[in-house]
Amino acid sequence: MSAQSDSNAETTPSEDEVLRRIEQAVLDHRLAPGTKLKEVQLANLFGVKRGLIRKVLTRLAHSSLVQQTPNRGATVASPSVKEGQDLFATRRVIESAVLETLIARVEEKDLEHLADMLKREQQAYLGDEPAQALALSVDFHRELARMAGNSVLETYLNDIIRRTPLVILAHLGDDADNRCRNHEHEVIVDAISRRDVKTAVEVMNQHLLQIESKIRHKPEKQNQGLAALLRPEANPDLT
Amino acid sequence: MSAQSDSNAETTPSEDEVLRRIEQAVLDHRLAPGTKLKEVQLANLFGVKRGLIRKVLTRLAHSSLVQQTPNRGATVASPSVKEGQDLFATRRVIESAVLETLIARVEEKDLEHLADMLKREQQAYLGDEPAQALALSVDFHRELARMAGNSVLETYLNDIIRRTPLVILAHLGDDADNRCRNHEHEVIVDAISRRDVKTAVEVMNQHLLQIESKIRHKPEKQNQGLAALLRPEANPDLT
DNA sequence: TGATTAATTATTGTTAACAATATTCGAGCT
DNA sequence: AGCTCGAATATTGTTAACAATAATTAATCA
Repeated sequence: MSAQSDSNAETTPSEDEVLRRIEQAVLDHRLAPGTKLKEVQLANLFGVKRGLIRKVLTRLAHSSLVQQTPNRGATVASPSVKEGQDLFATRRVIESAVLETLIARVEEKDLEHLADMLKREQQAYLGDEPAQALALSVDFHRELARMAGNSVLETYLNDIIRRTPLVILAHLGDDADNRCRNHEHEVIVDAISRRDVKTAVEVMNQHLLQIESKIRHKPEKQNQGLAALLRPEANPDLT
Repeated sequence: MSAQSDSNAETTPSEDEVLRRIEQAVLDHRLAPGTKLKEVQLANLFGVKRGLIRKVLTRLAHSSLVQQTPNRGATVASPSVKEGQDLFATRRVIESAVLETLIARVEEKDLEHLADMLKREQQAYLGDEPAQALALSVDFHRELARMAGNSVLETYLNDIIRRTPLVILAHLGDDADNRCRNHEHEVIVDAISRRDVKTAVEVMNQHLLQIESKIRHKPEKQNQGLAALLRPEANPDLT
């Protein structure tokens, strides 16, 4: 009955590994908001010591994916509608600033890189690989921030991006279409290549508002026990 | 020789207390950038267990005030000039967004509250209480964010404000005039009361650029041992 | 039954001892 | 001296046992 019983070795996962797996489980909403995350249970599940779980939970709490209450442990966070709105409002601010910064310094090879990303993203859509398409679509936003070259802006945007799926899921029963419209990304890149800040920002804000519009009512949908953590992830790559 | 030898009780400080005192020491640059922060030494200094110090250092690392390297401990952070510039650029973005948000929803009692804050700030300046004036001047910015009502923006601004003094100190040998010009705060409040976003943002950006202009060269100024932590703080309030 | 409280169990929080890793110091050498 | 290597020391990292707290159950009474 131990967690150690697979065909191949199955080395004990690192702290980052555990973090990633719990985070992914939350974002795939295999763990619903409000689910209690008990330390010993998680430790057994992953075959690691409780101390490590403890550190991971603290880190997750810091990125607002879990909520920690003194002496009462951790639960998957249930962001309020207000928090979701604040998050999106801030995202518009940050992404606008990213575009403005980027356009002021963008070079030819950056544009080529963006074009390349767009192409791969589109291929994933057309090739009917939604998981891959979603990942690439998120990467697009991250990449803009990276290219803009402001590390603080980049950190904040990454924080927001990390929190976004939970905010959407928490107010949407199911994960209806979290991904971006590829077309809008194209229009944004076009505006960037023309150094047209105004259009780029406008389209980006439209784009984000369109995503935000999915946040509506409350869920009251509860957990299903956290053995779901052991289920293979969306794309079961055990590389 | 123990740390427990004062006249009155001197209860063992809480985690937050220790955090606050180390942070304050960094910001008062009683601990210079680069200073090694050894766990046992700190634990003895504060009369707490090493585990608590460990948690505190991790928290400080998260707000970029200390740098942690695996197996090699923690040092007071030495932010680069680039990081300082990114921080200020982001701050302009955030504060502008705060003003825009705030002006869209500001009410009469908010304006009264701001007027009141301005008055107290001015009194501190005139009364020749620079420490108090600085604190109030920082509070002004925090308060604008709080009143704007976007918790994400508020969190980010607080993060930036927390990091700002170190960035300035690290590139300025000494802490020359970190505080804001009270006059500019007045102009900003005036613009807010007229719902004049454009002016408010312009003045704020000028205001921030003026502070940023103080960042210049590198320091290479090293620590003096961390017993400085035990020195009473700027304002020795032992309430 | 339903409410209240005590006893039991489960869970989180802390710590002291140990392990692993880095740093320092010095001997021996060229 | 300056260098290399290895032992000794110092420092950080982990863990198992314990303590403190919360949640659950059982017992009692109205």
